[in-house]
Amino acid sequence: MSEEPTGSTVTRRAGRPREGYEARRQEIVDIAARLFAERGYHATSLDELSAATGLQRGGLYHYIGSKERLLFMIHERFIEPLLAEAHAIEDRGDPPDATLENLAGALMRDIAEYRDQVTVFLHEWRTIHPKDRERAQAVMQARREFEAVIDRTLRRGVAQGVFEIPESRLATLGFLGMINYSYQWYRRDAAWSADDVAQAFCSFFLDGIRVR
Amino acid sequence: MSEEPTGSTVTRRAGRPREGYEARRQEIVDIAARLFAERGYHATSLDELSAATGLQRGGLYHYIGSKERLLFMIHERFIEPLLAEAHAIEDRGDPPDATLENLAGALMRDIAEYRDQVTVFLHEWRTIHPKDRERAQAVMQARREFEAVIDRTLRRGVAQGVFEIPESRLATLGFLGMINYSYQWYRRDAAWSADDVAQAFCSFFLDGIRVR
Amino acid sequence: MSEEPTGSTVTRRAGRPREGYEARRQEIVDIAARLFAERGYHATSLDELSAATGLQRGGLYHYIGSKERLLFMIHERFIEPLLAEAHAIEDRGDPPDATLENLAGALMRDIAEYRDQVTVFLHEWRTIHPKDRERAQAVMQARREFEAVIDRTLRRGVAQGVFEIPESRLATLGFLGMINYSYQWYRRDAAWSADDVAQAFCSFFLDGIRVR
Amino acid sequence: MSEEPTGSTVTRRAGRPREGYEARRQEIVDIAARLFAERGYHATSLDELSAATGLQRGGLYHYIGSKERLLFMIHERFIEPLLAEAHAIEDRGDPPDATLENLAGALMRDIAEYRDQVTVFLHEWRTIHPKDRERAQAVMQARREFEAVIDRTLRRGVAQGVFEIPESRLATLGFLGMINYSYQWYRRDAAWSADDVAQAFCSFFLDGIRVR
DNA sequence: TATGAATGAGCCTTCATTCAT
DNA sequence: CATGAATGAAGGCTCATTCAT
Repeated sequence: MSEEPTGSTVTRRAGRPREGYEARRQEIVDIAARLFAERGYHATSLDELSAATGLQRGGLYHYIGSKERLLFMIHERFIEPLLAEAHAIEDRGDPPDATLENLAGALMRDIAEYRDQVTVFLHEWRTIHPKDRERAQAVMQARREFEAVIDRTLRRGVAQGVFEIPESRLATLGFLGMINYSYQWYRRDAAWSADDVAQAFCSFFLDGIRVR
Repeated sequence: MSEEPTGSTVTRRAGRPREGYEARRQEIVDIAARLFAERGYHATSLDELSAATGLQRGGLYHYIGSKERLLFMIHERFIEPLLAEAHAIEDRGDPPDATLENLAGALMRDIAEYRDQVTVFLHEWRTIHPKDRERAQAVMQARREFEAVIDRTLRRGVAQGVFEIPESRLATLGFLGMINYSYQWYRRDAAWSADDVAQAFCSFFLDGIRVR
Repeated sequence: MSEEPTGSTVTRRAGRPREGYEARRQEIVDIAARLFAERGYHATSLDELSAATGLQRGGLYHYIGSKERLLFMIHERFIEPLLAEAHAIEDRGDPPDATLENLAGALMRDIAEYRDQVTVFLHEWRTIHPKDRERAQAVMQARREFEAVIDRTLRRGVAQGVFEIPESRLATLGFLGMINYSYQWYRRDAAWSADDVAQAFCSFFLDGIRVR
Repeated sequence: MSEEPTGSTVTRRAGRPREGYEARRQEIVDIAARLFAERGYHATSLDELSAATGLQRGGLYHYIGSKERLLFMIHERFIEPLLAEAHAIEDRGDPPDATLENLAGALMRDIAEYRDQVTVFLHEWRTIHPKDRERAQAVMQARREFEAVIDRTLRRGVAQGVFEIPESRLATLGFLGMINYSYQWYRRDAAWSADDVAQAFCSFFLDGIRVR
């Protein structure tokens, strides 16, 4: 319930401001993500967080500031690397179907790696309202940006005559939904790797829209 | 808990009879579903529920028994009609692709009609734990049963040489995910009806797995 | 729940240490005993307890854990010293009538000193049921143990030909009842000290059973 | 939980105002006494009473008026016959020790017969405060009157040279306590009848105070 | 008489957060 | 950095009681 934290008393001795601080913070954010994903944000108390991290209630506040700020930190954790990779893939200018396959892989790997964080995001982003709207907007913005990349790629495929899609917006929604919904069932110890899943899904979907 | 008492309608004496009780209960369950979907189960207080229903806190308990029982009632609301329709469709014995199209339509219409209830289910079913496990099992069972119908249909298609699927379980998950995820974005006032969406998704997906 | 944490007093860092915690808890338990004795356990709200202790409702829970645990703490308060003294008296091996006089004195002084606690015990021990049965058993066990000491002493007196008692169990019940019932009427500011009462009662009772 | 009440629909048909009413009321009061004795007044809800009597919440109120009025009815049930018998015994003018023996028998039989009611009285009489003080006073008055009878008898014995008592008030308290405390342990199915107990207690006590 | 839906106050408890140490 | 005692609002739920039927 409250084992002695890791650091030795020697290394702890004042001075350098955040040597291990940032790492510890990240670790706490990930633990919070796990608990929030398992039980929900509101159903997880700071006492449970305290027990899971080994820090006392008061000590936690040095790292998290407030419970709600944890939500932001959790969101940022998975959306930033995903967006970065999405833009890199798009910039490579591969053919549309290859680009989509790569995007599917990137998204699926992100979900697999940060499943807890994604779960929290999808279940709790409505929770933020109060006032920190600005910061919440950044997260929503990032989410929409990823969707836009998919959208552009699909339309590029149509323009190049590679895809044939009656309703491009629905294709985006279907494609994303197929993958995103995996946050509900994917397990790291499953028979398929994230890339296996992405490839299988792409083979269903791209064959369905590809011009023959 | 609420079966009709023994006496015939003749013996039934004073005290406004059950006439209306069941309707009122259903109405309350739907209001709860809306609030839970909007703000989350734990973030919705009984005070808010009381305000939304026009009943005092105490009066609510005539209908709900407990806050957690609301979760069950909400689940049952959308899963029972869906399952009934799914079995009816399967029993018709249409060709596999027609069956899948009909199942997609049924599921999509269910999500469109009971979007709040589905949202609550997908976000909160982990919440039930405590002891009503038995009743929770019934819900999980119903959910798995719907999945099994999809699964059987896909495999029937493969057996009949209509579909070509490397990994049948992944096809089920992709197909379901594509549609289920619509709980996150579908709006009743959207440009597409539930059937439009189901048809579009089927055209993507079935073309992708259909043997040519 | 409240054992001393591991570290030595040297390692113990900030946060006002346990120094005082135990004393405060005891004080709270005694205040609760007074209120419970005056108005009854169920009729005393935590608000009243909060007002009487000067702690806010939430703060109380640092010390009590739950309202029901207060019952245990109250019981332990008076039964442990009583039992300890009873065993010490018995071990002295005085003649049976002297032993009984000493036991009566010990019991009567305990009731006088912990009248509130005894009142709560006699009125509310049926209240504990739920699950903390184990702990409840310990209390019942202690109570029976005191009775057993009386019982043994009376039978020793009979065996030694000092007492003459037709029905030894009824003698125990009468002896104990006479003294125990004083929880209903004894006041610390009365004309008689606890020892006065014990002596008077013994003179009635022992003369009644003593062989002539 | 709610079996059909006893009366046939025929006898029930309007008219004669209280034919079975009073009997039913008494029955309800006794059931309430049992529940209050078992669990305490405050811990017993009207729902439990409703379940135990077979009447619905609303119907109960035709008989009881309010929960607190039940306390009065319970008290009156055992104190009135006791007091009547006590006065009858005193008026017979038997020798003091015979009178005491008879009083002990009357009290012990009353406790045995109305153990639940006595328990409720001893545990809950402080509960009545609010305003119905007048009616509560009547009960306290009756209780004191019984004590006074004992007191007078003991002093008569001393005056007649039959008893030798240093502190007459303590004798009364001891004598009464010995018997009254039996509400804590007496069971109707015990090896001893109420009269057995009364006789045994008198033999201890009267021998203790009798002049030799 | 009897019902049971409805009330609204009040109950025990938990919670996120603060702050002296 | 860290502790843990303390806060005070709010949470889910139960209660005695009323009243239209």
